[in-house]
Amino acid sequence: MTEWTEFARCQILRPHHLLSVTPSAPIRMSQVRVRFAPSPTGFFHIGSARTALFNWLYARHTGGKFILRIEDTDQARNSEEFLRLIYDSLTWLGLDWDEGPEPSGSGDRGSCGPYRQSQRGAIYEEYKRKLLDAGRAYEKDGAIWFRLLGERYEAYDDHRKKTVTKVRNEKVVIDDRIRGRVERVEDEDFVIFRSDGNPVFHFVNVVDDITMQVTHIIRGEDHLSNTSKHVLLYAGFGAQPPAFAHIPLILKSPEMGQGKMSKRDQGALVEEYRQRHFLPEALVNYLALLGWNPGDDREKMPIAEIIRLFDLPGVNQSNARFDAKKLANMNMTYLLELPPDRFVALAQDYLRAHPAGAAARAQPGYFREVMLLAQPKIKGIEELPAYTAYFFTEDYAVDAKVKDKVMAKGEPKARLGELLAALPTLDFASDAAIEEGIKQLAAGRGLGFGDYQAVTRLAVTGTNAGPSLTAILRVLGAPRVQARLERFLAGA
RNA sequence: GCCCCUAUCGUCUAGCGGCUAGGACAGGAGAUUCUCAUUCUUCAAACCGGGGUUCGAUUCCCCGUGGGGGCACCA
Repeated sequence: MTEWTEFARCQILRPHHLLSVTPSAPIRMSQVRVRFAPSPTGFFHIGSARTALFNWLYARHTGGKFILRIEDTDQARNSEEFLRLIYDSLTWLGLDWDEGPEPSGSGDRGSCGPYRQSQRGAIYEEYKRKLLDAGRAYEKDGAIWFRLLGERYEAYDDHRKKTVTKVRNEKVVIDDRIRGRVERVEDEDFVIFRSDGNPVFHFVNVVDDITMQVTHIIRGEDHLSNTSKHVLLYAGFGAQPPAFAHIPLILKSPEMGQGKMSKRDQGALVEEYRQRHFLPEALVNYLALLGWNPGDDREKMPIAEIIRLFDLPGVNQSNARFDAKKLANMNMTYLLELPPDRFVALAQDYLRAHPAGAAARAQPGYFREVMLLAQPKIKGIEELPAYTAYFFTEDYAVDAKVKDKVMAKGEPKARLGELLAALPTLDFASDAAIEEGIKQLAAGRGLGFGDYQAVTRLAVTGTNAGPSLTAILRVLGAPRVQARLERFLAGA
């Protein structure tokens, strides 16, 4: 019996954990199992989100399992807050995991747990033992090193400025599903347990992927150089390595500078989009297009379609630059198509989180009407407060520039006076009725609707941009319109 | 310094030996709607360089160059 088949079920491997979890059906060897393995040491990065997304898409495309593993071995930098953020961000994006910790903190889902590395110490000890017993690891300076096979020699390392022991070693061949055949020489023993007793990333990563039966490792290209170490570790354990797929990195946009996107870059954090009330489906759609395409010209696609079309060979090999404008455009197109109920709920949520005076306290029916007037006009939710301010207060600002421009043309004050006088006879029942009324008023003087439009809009909204004037008048209602016109005329 | 990956409009990309090199975002100019936004039309915009292979290279190979990543008792 090889090690590999021994690992066929996590239950066999780790019988003592069977006590705390419900045994699941045996894992079919043919089933795709992918994992996303973030460490809770910082905010949730857009690059991490895309790595999670590609893994999730592949799992959903193949009918496999998406595993969430928390790499929290760095006690110094871990925080429960960041862990929470991982759960919340994935959930917000709609990337549900089949196995992994329960966000509630009440145990795990899946039978290959625990899924937090901080709880897997016993497993790492067990695997360290295997290597030690097999002579593939040794102790030096209090740390445990993985032993490479081959002839040793001394060499000066120019980067580290010291002499190191090298090993003459065969090239490690990585058959990458995205990059093809990649060869790399690993020619130094490396630490797998630090002298403080803690295992290092390479070790826990491989042990976890073996014990969690991961079949495909989809991760950022920054890990490509690590992969030779990982392949060697797999061999050291007598395990067959999974398929690797290294996806391109997300780089800063040209305005942001050079290099890969870092957490300090504007727009790099998923949290930011959540706070700005971007639509998660828009962000997901945009992210999917960064490094992948469906093979034709389509860009806006429902998630089911992305799942259907997504596959590893379709992933690009070169890095992609982040484009905030394209994301914003994607978000707008999703916003325009959002069902009214969802838009109103989103608006409510946003205005509650971003105090906008009376808007949050408005009557639900009135609030809804105003928001639905704004929906087809705005490019992002954050425009909402300014765009709808005058609906919720009589103390709205008047744009001086717009005023200068509008008042300079024709006889705006006369038009306003005429409209004010006609107001009592104007039918506010519908947009069409209001339009008809103003047109009649205009026609009587040989004028058109346009002669009243700009100045009336200025008077009742203080600006020149907004929903159709007739809709504004109708929603505001005759009394408020009258008050605003009177006040404006008095001030002008 | 060494190792690995990579290279089509400003950006995301299509192209898988023969194309007027296509689409999208952003930008310019128009049109439409009562303003604005949307929408529509339209313009400008790219095969990094040099060698090969081939009847023919954006496409295949090599070398440069550019870009990116990695070289820890970080993950």
